[in-house]
Amino acid sequence: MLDKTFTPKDAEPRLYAAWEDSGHFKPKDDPDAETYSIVIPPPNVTGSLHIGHALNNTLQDVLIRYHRMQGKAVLWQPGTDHAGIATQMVVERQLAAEGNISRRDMGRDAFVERVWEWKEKSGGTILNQLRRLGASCDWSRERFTMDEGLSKAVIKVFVELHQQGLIYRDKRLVNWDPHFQTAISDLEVENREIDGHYWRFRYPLADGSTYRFPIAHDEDGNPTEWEERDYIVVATTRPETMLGDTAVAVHPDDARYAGFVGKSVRLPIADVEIPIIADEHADPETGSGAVKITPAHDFNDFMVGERHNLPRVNLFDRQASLLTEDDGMGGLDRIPPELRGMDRFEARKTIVAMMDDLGLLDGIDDKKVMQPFGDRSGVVVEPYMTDQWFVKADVLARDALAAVEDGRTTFHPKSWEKTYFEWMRNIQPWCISRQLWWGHRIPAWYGPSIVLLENRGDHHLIELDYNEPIPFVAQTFEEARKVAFRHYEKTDGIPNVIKSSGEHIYDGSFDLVADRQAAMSDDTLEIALWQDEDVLDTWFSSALWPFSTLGWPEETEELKRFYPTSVLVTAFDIIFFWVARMMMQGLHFMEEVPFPDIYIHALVRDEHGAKMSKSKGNVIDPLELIDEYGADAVRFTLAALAAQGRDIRMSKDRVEGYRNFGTKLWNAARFCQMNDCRPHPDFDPKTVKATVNRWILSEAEAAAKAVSAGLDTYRFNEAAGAAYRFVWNVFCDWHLEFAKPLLSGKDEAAKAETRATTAYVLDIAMKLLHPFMPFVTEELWSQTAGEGGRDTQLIVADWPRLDGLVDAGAQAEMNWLVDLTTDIRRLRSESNIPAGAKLNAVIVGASAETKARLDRNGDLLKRLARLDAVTLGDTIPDGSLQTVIGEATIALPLEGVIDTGAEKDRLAKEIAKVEGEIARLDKKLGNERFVANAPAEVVEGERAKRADYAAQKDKLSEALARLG
RNA sequence: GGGCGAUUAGCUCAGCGGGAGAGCACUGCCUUCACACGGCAGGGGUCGCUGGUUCAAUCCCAGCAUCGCCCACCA
Repeated sequence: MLDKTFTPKDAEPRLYAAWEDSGHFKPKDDPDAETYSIVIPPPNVTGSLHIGHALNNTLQDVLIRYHRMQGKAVLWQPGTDHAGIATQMVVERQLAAEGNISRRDMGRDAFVERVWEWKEKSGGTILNQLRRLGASCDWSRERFTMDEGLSKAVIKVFVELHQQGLIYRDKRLVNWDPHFQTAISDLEVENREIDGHYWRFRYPLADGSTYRFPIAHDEDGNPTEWEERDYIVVATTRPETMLGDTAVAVHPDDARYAGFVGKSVRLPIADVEIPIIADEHADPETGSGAVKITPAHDFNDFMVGERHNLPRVNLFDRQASLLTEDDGMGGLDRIPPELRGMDRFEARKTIVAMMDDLGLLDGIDDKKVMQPFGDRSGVVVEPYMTDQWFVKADVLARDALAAVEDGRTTFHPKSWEKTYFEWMRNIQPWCISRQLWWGHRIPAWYGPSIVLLENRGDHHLIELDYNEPIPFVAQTFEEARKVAFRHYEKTDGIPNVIKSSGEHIYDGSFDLVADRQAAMSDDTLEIALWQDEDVLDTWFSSALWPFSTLGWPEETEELKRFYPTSVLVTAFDIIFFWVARMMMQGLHFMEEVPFPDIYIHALVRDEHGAKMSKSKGNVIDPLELIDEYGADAVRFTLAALAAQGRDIRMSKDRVEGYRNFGTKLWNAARFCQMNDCRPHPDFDPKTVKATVNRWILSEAEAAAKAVSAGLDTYRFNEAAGAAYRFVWNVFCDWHLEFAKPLLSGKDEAAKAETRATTAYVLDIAMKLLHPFMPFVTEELWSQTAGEGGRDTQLIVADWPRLDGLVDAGAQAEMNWLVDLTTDIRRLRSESNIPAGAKLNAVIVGASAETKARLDRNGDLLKRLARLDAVTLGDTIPDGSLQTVIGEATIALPLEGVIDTGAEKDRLAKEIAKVEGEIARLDKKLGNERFVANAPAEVVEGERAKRADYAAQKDKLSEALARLG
């Protein structure tokens, strides 16, 4: 005998272990089976399960379990992401907390080793938490983005893209995170509006000349007042960069400055002359119309600088403090000695004060400004000149764009395609190098460039220039060495060279060594080859996930079977980071989209609709919910709320409600058990005779089809809702009640049929719910087994594919009985008849069909509506409660018991309601254009409704009249 | 500045051209032999506002208002 309730805490670990032991998480071996695969969006190895993961993985598990039950070979590929910055951060913090030496003191190798240790020890947390949720991943295939195999894929992809000219190295402005001292991509920058200022500076004209500048205008914009100026006013939100200005730009059409283009201003403090140039970037409407140009510290200015060939003067070191050493870009000379080494924000204050002292501060305006922050570090990001590796994302985007345009891949809901298109069409070069230690080290080795100093005919005087190194990209050092050899051999003068600083002549022999300190020995010219210090953006490896996890570049069996995957399930916040990049890499390297469907689900938000985050402290912990209500309840809640295109606001009440639903199912099974409803191996649903049984089979078929349809179209909420309504509102509320008299009756044949049917339908209910509530259903499955036990665990049981069980006659009859029962109960309740009181019912004006139905279901009606007797009559007894079902009037004689006044009120209210409906329909049917234009069946339907209401009204009026 | 979405019962949300729905909360009755994590019955909404299309609009279109999100180089 089942307990009264299910105990998730005890059952979940046991059931999960049983599934895993049975091997059902692995794709089945049948080579003929249709395949179905999903790669998990790999959580950060540092992560712990938050509610967003819970939603994401619940939906995936629902799909996986659904398709597994359909007999497919199903692979849910799990794994984690190495999460460069995040992980490095965690370990560094740990080092600091333990009072250990810092990353830099440890050195690269020791630090990386330390991170691996951490990963082995603590990296599996989130995957274990997924197990608690019930995720049926194939854990034997667990992957990590820095696994040997995946790393091989990453390196191969980098090298091939480089060979194809799609990866290149460039010195340009990048988003620089001064905290982590690394470049980050555009996507990792979070723009936030803050209260800032515009500082207006006066840059004196270099030649000391003056001009009249309009300072007031009339309504038409014509100047009315002027002042004499010997300076140009520029504004900035970042005064600390002014020392790097290399021009002042004005608009070519700006009359106010027309005479100044080509002249110069003297840049204060730095004390250098910089030109006034004409460029459309300057907006005459904004500020003074003149704008300072700082090519090394501003993205716009960088472009202006390119157009006008302006020098790029960098001011900052890697921590965004003013330079203390010469970087070869001329910035140091512009920085007064007392400012060198000063932090950027300190420098800002100091420079403003200095300008003020010089009488060159024109004013300060308060203004809201958008400021870029590093999404991980939270510090202000600086545009910074560095050498970095970039992907030509625009080229790769073409195919990825086309694949969605032509429908090879479809977003669900489709509206996200617009977002995808928008970004893909405006895609920028992707900066993929990171100045970190934890990640895939870039497979590029540098050698010095050769500077030919002198051609001496049979030999040359050269110099090795280590400041302008040449990158050699290859999968291994040995490969890079070969490439480098070819390069240097081709370079004029490598054979027969003279070392620049010496007089030794080398006779064509040189060697390449992996040592940056390499130089020359007496008989061999040694050229150093050293590997790039940087690692790749974490998303570079994530982009390969759908094929790298399946073994690529090896042509594995899994790759053949499971690529392309069936669907990607993810939240919209990583469409750009991840989805778009998987599309690009998948198409480029596999020449096939990584997935035909992309299901974008909502973000789980807090009660105010804000994104949940640790820093806001508004996080709902799914593990706590699981502890309290069980995994099934949490899963069902998430699925039921996963309507397309909306945010989900989690509430505990909801979880509790669905926990109760699990209990309801549990007790229905308990009832079946108590009544010997056991699955019968020979049961054929097509042969059942009792109306009740034919009816519940009809309903079961409809429910199974609704659940399947919902899951086939990623409408998880509809699928969950259909299952919920079927189990609670149909099977429990009505079928079990209908079945009770049969189960306790004397007709053994009917009893046996009802037992078998009820058990059969309970099995269907468990199957339909299994993808959503795997634990409680699996537990019940094992505990409700018939004589022969179960052939399989529920996890691999056949998904219900019911057909041909719909019986319209049975449905009509049982719906009639439901209506009749409900109506009588309502009469009782509204007239305050004690629940225990048994009444008689007299049916007046019954048709032959109604009589037959009463004949068949009279006992059932008596039980459900708590009646003593149901009889047919010609007249309505005095003092009856009355209601109308179809053509018949139901009377509950209560002479002397009922409150006539109250009953009159009740009837009058009901009549008014019916009259309202009739009036509405009359208006509609009286409209000629409705009758003429609406489809015939709609018009017919409305007419029929009106007739029903009219008949009902007549009977109710009659009843009222009889009360006097 | 551009784009997307939301506005439906007290709360959280479904529905989306032809009679307004769910969960929770609320009211009344019921410890009826599966279930009080329950049963039965009920109350509660002019579906943000204004126009338009249509025989018919909560649903389609336009505008407005409010809220939210994403993207963007305005100094």
